[in-house]
Amino acid sequence: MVVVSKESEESLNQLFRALADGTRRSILVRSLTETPSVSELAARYAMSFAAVQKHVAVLERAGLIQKRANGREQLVSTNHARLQRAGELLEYFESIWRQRMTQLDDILLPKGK
Amino acid sequence: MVVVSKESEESLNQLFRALADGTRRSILVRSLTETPSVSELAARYAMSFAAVQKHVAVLERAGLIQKRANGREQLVSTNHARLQRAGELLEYFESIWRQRMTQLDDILLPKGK
DNA sequence: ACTAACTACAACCATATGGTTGTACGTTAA
DNA sequence: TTAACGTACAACCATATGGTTGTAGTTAGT
Repeated sequence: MVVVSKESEESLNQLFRALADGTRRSILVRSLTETPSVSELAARYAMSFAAVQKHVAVLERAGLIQKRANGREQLVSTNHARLQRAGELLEYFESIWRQRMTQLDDILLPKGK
Repeated sequence: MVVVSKESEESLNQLFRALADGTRRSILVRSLTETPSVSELAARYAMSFAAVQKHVAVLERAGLIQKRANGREQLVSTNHARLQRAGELLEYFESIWRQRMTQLDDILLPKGK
């Protein structure tokens, strides 16, 4: 069962918005297989450290990643559950779509009654 | 098999960006089960017709919906394939995650060798 | 104790976004 | 044919976004 629940619209907005940027998707993917520090991440992109730091902050606010202090470094890892949440909402849309298809089937291919 | 392909980053940005707004998600869901005109949609939201029209345009640019002229009306319907595309990318992320988990399993629970 | 590395954050800028109102134009109905 | 309807689009506004540079605080290494 797909739960739509009381999750705030704003929370979903942030979730999808965070995914709507190539640099952030790249950071997210990297953090799926590694646990890079912010500066290790920054070294990979052709932009300032501060810019990457902002992208990380957007992902963090969206709940897609979390940071863990390790000495002077901040290690970035993904929040898998949160990533799944985006997928669940899309699955919910899918289910609405399928329901419609089923209804059309009922009209075109009546079985009961 | 999840296809990442040559789809432009910008195209994916538009796709997720379009989903990052409550009004647009609502329009999308409505257009999954109905084929409303733009003005029918506009009547449902507490904003101007032009504002709704803009949201529809964003969804259309993202490829999530299409409009079909019917006399003076523009009927809106969803592009299911495009919606699936968003889900596929998330599944791709999932697969990377699972791969990592498998690798961890290999380390923690070696079977071969 | 110093210095370099890593991070945080403020200030600033250009552009994008989400909303508004107003105008114009094709289509339908009386 | 005229009036109302549905749409398109321009102009405008406030705020958000994505980037920059600069300053400052911690932590690590020598």
